[in-house]
Amino acid sequence: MRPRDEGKENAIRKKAMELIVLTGFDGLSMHKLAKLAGVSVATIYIYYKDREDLILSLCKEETTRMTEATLKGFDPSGSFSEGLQNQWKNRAAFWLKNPVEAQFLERMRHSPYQEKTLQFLKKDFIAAMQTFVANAIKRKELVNVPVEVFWSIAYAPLYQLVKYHMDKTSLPGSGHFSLTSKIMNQTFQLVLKALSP
Amino acid sequence: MRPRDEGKENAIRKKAMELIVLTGFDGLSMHKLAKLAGVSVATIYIYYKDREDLILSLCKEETTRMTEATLKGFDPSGSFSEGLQNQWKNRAAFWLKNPVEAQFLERMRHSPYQEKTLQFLKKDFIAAMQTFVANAIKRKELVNVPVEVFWSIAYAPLYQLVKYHMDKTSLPGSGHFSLTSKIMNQTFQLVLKALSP
DNA sequence: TTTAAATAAACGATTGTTCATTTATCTTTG
DNA sequence: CAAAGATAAATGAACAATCGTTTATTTAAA
Repeated sequence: MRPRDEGKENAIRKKAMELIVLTGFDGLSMHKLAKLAGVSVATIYIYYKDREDLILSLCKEETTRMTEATLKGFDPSGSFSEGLQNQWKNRAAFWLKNPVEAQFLERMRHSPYQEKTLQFLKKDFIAAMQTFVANAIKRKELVNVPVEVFWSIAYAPLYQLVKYHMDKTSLPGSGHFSLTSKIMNQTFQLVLKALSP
Repeated sequence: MRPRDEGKENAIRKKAMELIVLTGFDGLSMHKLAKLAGVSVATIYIYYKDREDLILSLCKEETTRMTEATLKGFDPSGSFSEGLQNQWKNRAAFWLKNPVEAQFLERMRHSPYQEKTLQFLKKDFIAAMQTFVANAIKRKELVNVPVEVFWSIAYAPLYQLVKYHMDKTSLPGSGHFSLTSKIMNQTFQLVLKALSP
């Protein structure tokens, strides 16, 4: 039997994410994708049931890659400040190394698929994060607030900074914003101040 | 001459935003929109040059409404904590009163149109915000950081909280999150702590 | 009567998906 | 070791449906 050409599947996935990032879900048509990936339209349907299956499959794999990168060197039972800084560095590094994949995930988070994106988070990732927060509160290294309040302060500023970095113009009036490690550390210290009891 | 039926234009705008929020830009087709708004397809082209013109026109008007609501009772030369709290309350109130319009703007901010959304910010709004920040730094009520760092800490957490509020499930494991004024104040105090010198 | 709003119908292009056919590799046979 | 057969990958062509947009015509108010 003829084996699958992994190069074709990779091309499909790569070009699909590029299309979504560049032109939105609007711009992802199966014919355009096939042409860009250098395959026949029908080939895509060997690998994926339909258009939605393709999109969700991309989301699942990239979410896994993202969360695995996030947990690199992360110790949920370690100190809060070290753990949070580790998270920031890992997430920022993943973004800057994989801009297309990361932007694709952001598009998913702000699309009608948003609900379905959460289900791809692995249980061990969720467990690690819950342990991390619970430990930090118990040790009084972190203010005791609802988990949504914690997440919104702990990570939203980082995501916004990265978004500014990726955009051509971050804010009206200012030019291009470049996210240096100095600026990231500066922001991190402020966030740490907010979250410390 | 026959006058324009404002009811038709309003229906078109309202249903267009609903379609985009509910089904994404993918789901906004001119035929579907016409049927939903109860008009002929060609009628839409009396009011808008093409599909993109419609979308950008919606963005322009809603951005204006949003920023005007944001500036209600806001004094750029007033104290930093009062001004920021005023901003938070105004933005949150606008979101909760206009969920469809606000979600539409969020969709725009995370779409390929993202670049174009900034150009709709009125100059007086930008000026007011710049004055506000400059004053606060001069009076040593606000840490002296790049404007992107300020924005990411000052507003991103609020936007994330509101997003949690609108979503059916905010975080894996927890149920529905409801943004109460108590939780908003709690978060605001932490943000204020981060931004105070 | 004049004028622009509003419409139904139609345009070619593109949409997501399927199907009959060909191609390339592995296995079996001689 | 080579030829034939088996099997799924890969394809080009085609499908009806829908896409954004235009045109010729009708409608309603000034």
